[in-house]
Amino acid sequence: MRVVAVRQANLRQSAAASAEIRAIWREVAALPRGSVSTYGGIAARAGLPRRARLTGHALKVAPKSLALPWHRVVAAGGRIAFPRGSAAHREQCRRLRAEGVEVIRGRVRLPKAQDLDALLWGSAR
DNA sequence: GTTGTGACATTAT
DNA sequence: CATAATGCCACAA
Repeated sequence: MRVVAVRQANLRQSAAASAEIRAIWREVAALPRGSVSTYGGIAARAGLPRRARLTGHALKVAPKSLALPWHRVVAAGGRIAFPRGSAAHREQCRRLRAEGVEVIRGRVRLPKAQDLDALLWGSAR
């Protein structure tokens, strides 16, 4: 029985896991230009509630060839997930601003209406 | 198989 | 604003 459990875990690691990862990639790729969403929000929309961390992981392992708009994904409250001053942090700010998103002290303005709307209903206005 | 870490979130101090 | 406690879970050591 332990053996079975372990085997299941191993299986999940290789094949199945990427299905969830792919679901997340899909959601991220669907983010409209100039909008932002959160890790938890993306996970939820991908059908993976409470798996914000997985979103982070998915982005980390995402192949560059996908050219995902990772910069449109921020932490809860609009915070940039990277430490202030880090290269990644600056890069994300830069990209966001280039899309017209206001970034203030490592925090993006999540227009309330748009915020909750986007999180609960997707960007579909 | 256990442990520590992490592009997280939420709630409570 | 900062910390801590929980929850969640993939991954590497």
